[in-house]
Order: sequence, then C-alpha cells, then structure tokens
Amino acid sequence: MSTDNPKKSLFAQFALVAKALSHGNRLELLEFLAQRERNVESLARLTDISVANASQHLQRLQRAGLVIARRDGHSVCYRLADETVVTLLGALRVVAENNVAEVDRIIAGYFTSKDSFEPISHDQLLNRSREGLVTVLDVRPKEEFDAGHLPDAINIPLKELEHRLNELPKDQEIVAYCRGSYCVLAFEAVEKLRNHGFDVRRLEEGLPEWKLAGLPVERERKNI
Amino acid sequence: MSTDNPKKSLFAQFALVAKALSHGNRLELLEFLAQRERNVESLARLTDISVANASQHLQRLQRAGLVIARRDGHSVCYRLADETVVTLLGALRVVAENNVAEVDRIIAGYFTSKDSFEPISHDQLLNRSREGLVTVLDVRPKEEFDAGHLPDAINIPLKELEHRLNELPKDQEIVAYCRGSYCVLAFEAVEKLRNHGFDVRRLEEGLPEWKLAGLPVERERKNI
DNA sequence: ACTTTGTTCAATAATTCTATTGAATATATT
DNA sequence: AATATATTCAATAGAATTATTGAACAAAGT
Repeated sequence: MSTDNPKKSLFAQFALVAKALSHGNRLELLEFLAQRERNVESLARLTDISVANASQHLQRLQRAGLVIARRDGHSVCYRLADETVVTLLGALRVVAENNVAEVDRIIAGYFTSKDSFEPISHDQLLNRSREGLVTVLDVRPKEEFDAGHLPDAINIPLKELEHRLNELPKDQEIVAYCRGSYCVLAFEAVEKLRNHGFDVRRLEEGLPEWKLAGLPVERERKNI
Repeated sequence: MSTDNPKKSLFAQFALVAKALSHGNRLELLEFLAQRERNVESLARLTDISVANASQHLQRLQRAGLVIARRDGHSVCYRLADETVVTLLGALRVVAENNVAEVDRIIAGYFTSKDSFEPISHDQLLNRSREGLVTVLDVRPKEEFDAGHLPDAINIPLKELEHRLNELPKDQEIVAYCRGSYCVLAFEAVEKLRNHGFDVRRLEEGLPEWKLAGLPVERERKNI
C-alpha cells in the first residue's frame, strides 16, 4: 500500500478499485445502481442476497470510491460515484466479451437462443425513432422508468406485458430495451411479443449506455 | 461459477476479469505490455519482481483473457489480448483519479519527486531531437508556446489533444512537455496518448528549466 | 421512553490469493 | 548427447476474502 515507489503506490490504488469490481454480487449491485439510486434493502432484494452481505459489499464499493452513500430518513441510499463508473463497467464487459470464451458460451446458451435477430444500435434507433417509424418500449419497472428513459418511450413492465398487449401496435416495428446488455428483461419481452405476432427487436444496450453516449433522456419527475 | 442464473454467471465471469486486474504487479505488467510485446524475464526486471512471480501473474492474466503468450525461441513473449484491454486500463485509471483521494495525494507527491514514469532528460532529448528520432510535443496553451518553446516542437494544447491525434506519429517516439515540474499537463497528455497507443514519454522538466540550462529556444514572434 | 425499521458491526469457518523456494520442463547451443 | 537458458510447476506459509450469524446501532414514529 505505502511503498516509497510512487508508481507502485499508484498501481496499488488502481488495483484496489479493480478488486472492488472482482465479485459478481458487487458487479450486479453496480448494474442496478447504474439505473438509479437505491437503498440497501432494495438492493439486497433485487440481487437476492442477505441485507448484511449487501451492506458489506456496498461498503467495499464505497471504500473503493465507486459508490456514494447518503442517509435518507432511516434508510441509506447508495448511488454511483460518477458516470465514469459506467464507462469502466462497459469496458470490463467488452474485454470479457472479446476475450473470455466462457462468456460466449453463456451468451450463446441463454441469450442468443431467445433472440436470434440482430439487436438494433443506438444510432439506428435514434434515426428511426425521430422519423416515427418505431415504437420504443421500456420494459423495466415503473420506478426505474420514472428516474429516466429514452425519448418517447412507453413503459410496460415485463410483468404486465401479457395484459397490456393492446397498447402496442401490430403494424409498426417495436424496439424493446431494459437495464443493459445482459439484463434478461428485454430478451423475455422480445420472446413474448414475437409469440404474439409483433414485429419486435431488442436494443443492444440499456439506459446507462444511452446516457453515457450523450443521447437525450426524459424524466417523469424533475426532482429525482 | 456455474449457476442456473445466466445473469449471475455472466457477472461472475466479468468478476474474474476484474480480479485479474486486482493486483498492483499485474497492472504494472499490463502497462508495460501496453507499450509492446515482452518476454517474462524482461517484464520481471522492469517490474522488479522475481521471474517465478512474474510468470504466475502473467499466467493469471492469460487465464482471464487479458494477455496472449507466444513462444519465440526459448523465451515466451506476452502481449495484450487486444486494444480493448488498454481502454479498460484507462477507464480504471480515470475512475481512480476521479474518486480515490489517495490517488490525488500520490500524484501530487509525484511532482516533487524527480523520477516518476521514466521521464527523459534534457540532454537525451536534445540528442534524439537533433537526429530526428523523436517528435517533441508542447501541450501548453498556444500563447505560451508562441512566447517560447523547444526547437522543432509542435504545439497541441492538452484540451485539443483528443481531436488532433492524427497530427502525431504512431511509429515514432513522442516526448511531451509542459510548464515544468509541477505542471500536470504533460502527465495527462502522456496518459491520454498512451491510451491511444502512442509511444510517448514525458520530459523531466519544463521550458523554464530548459532555458535555465542554456539550451536553445525558438520563438514564434520576435517582438515578445 | 419504547418499538419498529433499516443498516452496520463483530466473530467465525471455509476458501482463495500471494511470494518464495527449489525442482522440473522445453528449447537452443555446443 | 550434454549444457545453458528461459519459463513453468509444486509445495508452502501467511494473509485476505466470503457468506453467515446474531448483536449493536441510529433514526423515526408511537
């Protein structure tokens, strides 16, 4: 930690940040935090780990400077330290996709089978959306949608999708998106909608990456 | 590792990549590999660790998909798996710089200590510059450059650097300099250019010290 | 003051990581 | 074939990490 060699000290510090990323649970926590600020209990529930464990992981992330805690009433809200954390997570994902065979295997097994069609990219979507050629569908829970969503997107959480099919057009392409590249929500939405005869594709990435690209985001309430 | 939950499995894989980055020695090895391919012994010497230890760390990096090994004669050459690894290292560095107080402290300490990222000396630079072996890059604002700069230096202020990378050679060493020992510009320029794959070093001191040593200086206008 | 709720702390055992040592292996040279 | 060189392997001890448990703590409401 404290060497006389400044270069080693710097790398040791960088290593501490990387170490904070070196556990699946913590990466999952960060992915949810990339959507919006959340308290410990809610994060524990989403990631399906104990509250004490979530608390420990979150404190580890905080010590590494990746998240910031804020007391709100009698709950503690965590959020990402800044948007560079999203960049870092994205870079980690890209490296793993490119160079880890196991990742390809998992993607082929669980994700590709559900969506053999090519996903649509940011720019493609932006162009078509402006021309009114597509319906943009956000399948995340309502509170995440309210915290920020793509322009002109409509929100139908995955759980409500079956009951609200009449809100979607049959004669126009639909583009579904959710939290990010490996969030299962959009995959499952695409599968369901295809079974019902809709013309639907998946957006390649989620809202955090969309924001990072500097593309416009709408909010339901201004005070979030 | 192998859960039935594909999302957890993916995050576990990403975590393995992060874990490979979670040790200072490995980050240092990667930094040298970002410059060029090297064999184990040379890397062990550069990072000042034992050969056996370097070998183990390199194999760990290889298992994580970050580097590739290649046999060459009776030495084994390692290189980065691809350029996305450089991006990842850069993102890690940016997050640490932005959010880890200790990093600021160390970098601040850098400027007082003379040898950091193997800076080049006045004399070394003068010799190589005369032989046309290096490109000398001044990253200060234009008006300061106009007031006086190193012989044959080109001026790209730090803020414009990202947009003017095409003006710099990829096949020749670059030496960047700025105001002096306590100026951050050259540090950041070197970092940015390294992330873009340039072969770049920092001049040990700035223009004032250069002038003080009685070395030649050019001016844009004679009347300043 | 008491209770409830949400979070953190402390202690633990199982597991994993690190650096060192010396032996083993593979390739090139003589 | 024998030798030298470069790297990897195997074994080890000390250190760090993980999830779990239950207790402790802080803030808000009764």
